[in-house]
Amino acid sequence: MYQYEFPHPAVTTDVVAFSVFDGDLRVLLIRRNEAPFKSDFALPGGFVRIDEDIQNAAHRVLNEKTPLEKIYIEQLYTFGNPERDPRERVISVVYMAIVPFYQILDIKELWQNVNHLPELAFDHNSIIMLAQQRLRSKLRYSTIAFGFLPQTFTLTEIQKTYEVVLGESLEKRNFRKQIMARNILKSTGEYSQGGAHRPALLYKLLDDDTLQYW
Amino acid sequence: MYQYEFPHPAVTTDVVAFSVFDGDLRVLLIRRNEAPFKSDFALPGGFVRIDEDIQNAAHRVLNEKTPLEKIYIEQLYTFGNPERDPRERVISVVYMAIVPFYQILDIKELWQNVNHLPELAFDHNSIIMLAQQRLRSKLRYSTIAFGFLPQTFTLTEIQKTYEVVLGESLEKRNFRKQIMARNILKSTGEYSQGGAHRPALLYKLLDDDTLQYW
DNA sequence: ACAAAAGTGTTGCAAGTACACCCATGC
DNA sequence: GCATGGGTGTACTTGCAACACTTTTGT
Repeated sequence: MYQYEFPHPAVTTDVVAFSVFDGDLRVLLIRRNEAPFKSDFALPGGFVRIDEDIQNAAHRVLNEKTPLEKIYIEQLYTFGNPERDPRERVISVVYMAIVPFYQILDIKELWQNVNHLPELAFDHNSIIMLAQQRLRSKLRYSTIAFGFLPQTFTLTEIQKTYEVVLGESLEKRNFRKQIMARNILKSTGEYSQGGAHRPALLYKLLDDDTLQYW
Repeated sequence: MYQYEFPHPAVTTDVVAFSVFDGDLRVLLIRRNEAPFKSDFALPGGFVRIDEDIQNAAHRVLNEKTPLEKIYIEQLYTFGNPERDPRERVISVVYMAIVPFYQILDIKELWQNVNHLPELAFDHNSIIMLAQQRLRSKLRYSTIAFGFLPQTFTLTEIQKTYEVVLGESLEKRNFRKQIMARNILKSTGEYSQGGAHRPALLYKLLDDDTLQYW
């Protein structure tokens, strides 16, 4: 055992939890009630316990802020600049989470538009920028965007999600062709209800496992 | 200060150092001289010091094994499964390094072909597989492959490097068209010397900063 | 002169982009 | 019947894939 030969850094996890609702890409922030950066907004985070898997820690930390059942979570990057926390050396393993909008009930006000964030505590602004880049680039080749949607959805809902995340509008016909060509969707045979106009076919992911949940 | 409220995990860094020479993609391994996994091969690694940037730690650890001046290094992933080290909880921030072949002098025997590795200590086999995937996918959109080459090189040398990393042969004309279309090279006007046949034009990267060195 | 690597152009195909119209429903 | 979003087909352009021959040098 070499556990006490020299001091170890603290290991924390911070979570960049994204969701798409009300027409914006949003991120979950909490308000700090301690120094440093007291009363500033920050990413939810916490210590990784000594026998806890890091990803489980990220999931736990997120659940402490808001009860979320099915969310996709993946590791983003590890930040360890010795100056990033003025108190002591903190190494933070940051995760990115994708939260379906229908799970956001009580605490909508904590979800802020990614494109209009205030100054956040620590290096959290740059962390979120990195996460946003990663999210955007994963849209092309992964099914990560479906993590924002319920289990069944219309093609227009997917397109809107892509548009909000990418920050640009997409051609309807080309988008549909591309998404269908990927062979990841199947029709449910059902139609959307309650819309003011023509109902849309509802689709779902071909494999339930296409998205990993934790 | 919350430094001693509870035990912190140990934080280490391991480095997957790649190089391309003698026709293979190779990785730097060391032989462990302590339990566990005594006398097995393993990735070079070591503790992150309490005031040391993680990336600097990775660079230092690598230099302890073999003196390397200009290498490209980037963070790969952080492994923190509580069972991965039988002694105590260890969280390892793993980096990937790209080492030019001309810097490998004395210790060639420690660089092993990635495609014929023995059983390594800890989870190091799977770490290297992940690094190899990342390296391959970065060939498309980055200049990372030039980290294997000297400052000037021929088009055939680049192509050979790509082929070795990807594990497949590439069409000469298409490769050249694509690499030139990326506008990242400029001719030096010089020609390769000493080849048994027609000399080839030497190129270099347009921006010296296209590759970040540390 | 010949062996070996350097170097170059064109054609076919697939994927992406741009664009215009009909359909089903609620009001 | 009209406004609104759902849904489809086609032409153009661009990038990728496949393929054969000429050039320059050392021996």
